[in-house]
Amino acid sequence: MKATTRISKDERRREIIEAATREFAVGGLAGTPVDAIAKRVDVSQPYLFQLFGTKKALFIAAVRRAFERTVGTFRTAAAGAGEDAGPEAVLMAMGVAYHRILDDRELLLMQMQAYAACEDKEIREVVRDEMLRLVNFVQSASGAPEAAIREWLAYGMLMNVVAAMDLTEVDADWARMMCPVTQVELAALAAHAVGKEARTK
Amino acid sequence: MKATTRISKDERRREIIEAATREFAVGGLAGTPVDAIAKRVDVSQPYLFQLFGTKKALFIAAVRRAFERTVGTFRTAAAGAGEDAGPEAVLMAMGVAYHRILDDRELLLMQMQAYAACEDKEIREVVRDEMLRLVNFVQSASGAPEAAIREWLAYGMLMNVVAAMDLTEVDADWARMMCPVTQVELAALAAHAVGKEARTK
DNA sequence: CAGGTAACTAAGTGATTACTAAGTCACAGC
DNA sequence: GCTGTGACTTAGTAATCACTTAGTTACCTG
Repeated sequence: MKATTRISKDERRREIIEAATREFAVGGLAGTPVDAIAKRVDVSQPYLFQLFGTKKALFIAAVRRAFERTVGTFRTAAAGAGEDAGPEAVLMAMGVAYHRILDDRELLLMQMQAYAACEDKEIREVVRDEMLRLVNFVQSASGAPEAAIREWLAYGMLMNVVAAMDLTEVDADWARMMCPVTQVELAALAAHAVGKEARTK
Repeated sequence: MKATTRISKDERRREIIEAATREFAVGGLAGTPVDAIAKRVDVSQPYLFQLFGTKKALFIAAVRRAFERTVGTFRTAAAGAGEDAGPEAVLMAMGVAYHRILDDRELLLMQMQAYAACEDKEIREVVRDEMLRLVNFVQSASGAPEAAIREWLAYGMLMNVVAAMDLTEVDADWARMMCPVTQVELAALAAHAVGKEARTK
């Protein structure tokens, strides 16, 4: 006796993937019971299996979605940087955008869980595939040289770990030191805020 | 009817932690049955519980050991760089040492699993504690400024992800691009190899 | 309003698994 | 050779969980 209204298979699938992301992000593949996801969407658990087949397939769908959303964030950030922005400026804009996701850690944690589950061949191949897409986009959007891209990626991975450890909640020098917000990035953040404020007025 | 010879509690504990690391590194906390670890040491599974109390406690012990071994690697690398080496040289030596662990991915994967399990408060606190130790050591051993340390850490995290995805097995440009071995580091590796060769002759 | 279709569920099932209770067995010291 | 201590095991147990079978119910179409 569920209070849910009936919706199309595809829409329900989307709902479920969203709920799955929330659960998998904190529990990981093995640590999350399918029931928990079903309860979140207020749908019976066998229906999930009807829609996705296996738990792993659902996890993979969530991984793909997380990477897509990440790239989407980068895309809008790159677009916001302007057409004539230099490589560094584009990377910076995307970095700042990524940093802003730290608040809602879901996306970053889901990525960590994806990496952690990579010992499974099928998952590993999906993660590699999505990473390839991500790298390709960042390369073509920024036009930056390999070394710059690599460094940028490295900071991204650092931010994932910072999100996992929830370091923004730690009040200590070493914790603040690890958060990859440079003075320049802070300036960019401020500039963005100012611009937004100006626009809304 | 186990073929094991009896050894002291402490020594058995060490054996178990080592086996646990191997298993947890690929399966994670939730994905690894305690039985698998017990079988590896050829000891009955209840004995693990007698020695560690809970599965999580064993996991935490494995996490601590992994970080200790990592710092140990850095320590010997820093020592090998010489007393009068500059900050950059020390960081470089430690980075190269870390890179060499990529072959036996166990240590790197264990770290990923530790980060992935951070949603558990108890584990999170242990990981933060060990990270603090690591950062402290790197700071005091290298004397490098915060920005340099942060960048160095970022590359370390990138290497963890590279290890998780097993990118050294991928024959593609983007995969090679992501491996944080710069030309300079390669030179250092070569120099090390040459030095070693000279020493053994 | 008949009836088909598509969304969705109730009620299992067997396998796994963290953890326990109650021992047994080897060996050291006397 | 007895006895105590400490390493280690056998044999559970209760709970969880991925996944299935066999439906039922809502809604749309004609």
